[in-house]
Amino acid sequence: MSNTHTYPTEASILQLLTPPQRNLLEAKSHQINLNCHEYLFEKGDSADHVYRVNKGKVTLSRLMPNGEQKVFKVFLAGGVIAEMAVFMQPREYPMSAHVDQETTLTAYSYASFKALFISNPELSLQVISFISNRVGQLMNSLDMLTQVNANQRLVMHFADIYSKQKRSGNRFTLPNTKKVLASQLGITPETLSRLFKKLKYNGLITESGACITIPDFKCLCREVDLVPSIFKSAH
Amino acid sequence: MSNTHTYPTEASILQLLTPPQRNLLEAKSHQINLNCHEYLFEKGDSADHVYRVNKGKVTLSRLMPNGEQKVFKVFLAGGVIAEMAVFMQPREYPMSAHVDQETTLTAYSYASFKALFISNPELSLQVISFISNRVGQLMNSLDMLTQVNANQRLVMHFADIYSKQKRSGNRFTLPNTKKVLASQLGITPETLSRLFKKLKYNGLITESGACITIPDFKCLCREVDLVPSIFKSAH
DNA sequence: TGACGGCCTTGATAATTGTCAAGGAGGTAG
DNA sequence: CTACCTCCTTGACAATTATCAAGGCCGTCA
Repeated sequence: MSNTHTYPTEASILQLLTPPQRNLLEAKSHQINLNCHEYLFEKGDSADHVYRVNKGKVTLSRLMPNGEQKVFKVFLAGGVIAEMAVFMQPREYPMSAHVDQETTLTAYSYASFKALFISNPELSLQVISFISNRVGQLMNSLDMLTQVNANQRLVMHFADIYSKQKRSGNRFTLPNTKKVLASQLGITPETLSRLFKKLKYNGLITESGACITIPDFKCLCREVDLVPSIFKSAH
Repeated sequence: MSNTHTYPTEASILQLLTPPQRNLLEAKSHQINLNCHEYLFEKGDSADHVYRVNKGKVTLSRLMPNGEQKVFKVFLAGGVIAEMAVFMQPREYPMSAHVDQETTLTAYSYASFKALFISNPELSLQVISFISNRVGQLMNSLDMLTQVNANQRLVMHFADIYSKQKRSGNRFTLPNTKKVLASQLGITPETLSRLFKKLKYNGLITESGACITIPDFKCLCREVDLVPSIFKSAH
C-alpha cells in the first residue's frame, strides 16, 4: 500500500487562488511532520488550519452511534483537508484525522484565508460557488446512498475513482484497503468481498492486487441496473 | 393537510442580511403566483432566482435511476428555495420544484445577490460560513443514512422535526404525508407503516392524525439503540 | 524461525427491507 | 350518490445485507 506515484487530486479551494494570492498564503504557512499512529486533529478540536498533504496519507474518520470508527475519506499527496471545517460555526473539526505512515503537511491558517477573502470580493464569490457545488455533490451522494443497493454503490464508486485517475485504458487502482472501502460504501467487509466475487465470476471486472480492470463499462452498468448517464455527475 | 399555522423555518441566507441589504434585495424582487400542479422550475433549468414561499407549499423532488420521483424536501411558508443552486456551476437547478396547491412566492435574482456579495466582503464571509455549515449538516445526514437502520432514521427524523417545532410538551406535527416521509427516509411506505405500527404497539409513540406524541424520548432512543447525544447535531 | 495480528475470504444463519397483491378509508368530480 | 383516485395498511413472500464463526494469507517483531 505504498503510494510512490501520485494520484490526481480533487479540486480544492487552493486552486481558486491567483499566483499572487497563493504566494501570500504560502508565505504564512508552516510545515508539519507526523509519525505513524499520530493524530493531526481530533473531533472537537478548534479548527484553525487547513492542511495540504505533501507526502504520506491522512485518514478522516468519525465515531458512529454504534461505537465503530467509520472512515469518511482518505487523503493522499495533494489532498486538501478541512477546507470547509475552518469556516463552520462553531469552528471545530467535525471528525478526527490520523496517519498510519510518516506524513508531511503544509498548514494554512484560517486567518490567512479570511484576510484573502475580505480583500478579494471576487475570490469570495468563487469560493461561494465552489462550496455550493460541494453541497450539490453531497446531495447527489445522499440520494445515491439511500436509493441504490450495495452493488450499484460499488460500481458508482468505481466510476468515481476511475474519473479521478486519468490513467491508460480501463484500469484503475484502489487507493484503500477493502475494509476501508466497505466502510465508505456503508457495508460490511464480508458483503463487499461477496460483491467482488460475483463481479469477478461474471467476468465484469478483473482484479490483480489493488488494480482493477473493467473490460466493458456499459456491460457492468447493465448488470447492476444502472443507467450510464449517472456518471455525468461523477467528477 | 392545510397549513394555516406557520412552522418555524430553517435558517436561510436571507437572515444574514442587514435591514438595508435586505431592502435592496426586496426592491428588486418580484412576486409569483402558482396554481395547483404547476412547476416552479424543472431540473436543468437555468438557476436564475432564489424563491421565498409566502403562502402554500413547494415540493422539491428528483428523478431516480429506477424512474421514481424522490421527494427531497417540502417547503412551507417562510421556506427559502434554491439558495445554493444559484451559485453552482453550471448554474442549473439540480432538481424540480412543483406545487400541489395555490402558492405565492417572492423571487430574488442571482444578480442582486451577486451585487450584494461583491460590495460587502464581510457578508460574503458570513455566507461562506453559512454554506460550510450546510456542508457539515449534509455530511452528518450522509453518515446517518448509511450507518443506521430505518428505525433509527425515523427516530432521528422525529428529533429533527421536533427541534424545528418549538411547541408545547412532547408533541409535534408531521408536515407531510407518510408517503413523502418514507421517500425522505429512503424506505418504502409499507416499511414505514410497519415501523409506526411497532412503535405504537410498544407504547413509544402515540398517533392522532398528523400529530405524534412521544411520552419518553430517552426510552424511545433506547428502544432503537441510539445514544441521545446524537441530537445535539440536530438543528 | 515462530508467534502474533491484521486483512480478506467463505459458509451458515438471521435480521432487515423490498416487492407484490389486496382491501379499507377518505376526498373529489361528475 | 356513485365512481374514481390516492393514501395507508396488512399479509405473504423474496431479496438484500448483517452477524457470527472459522480458516488462509501475509506482514511485522521478537
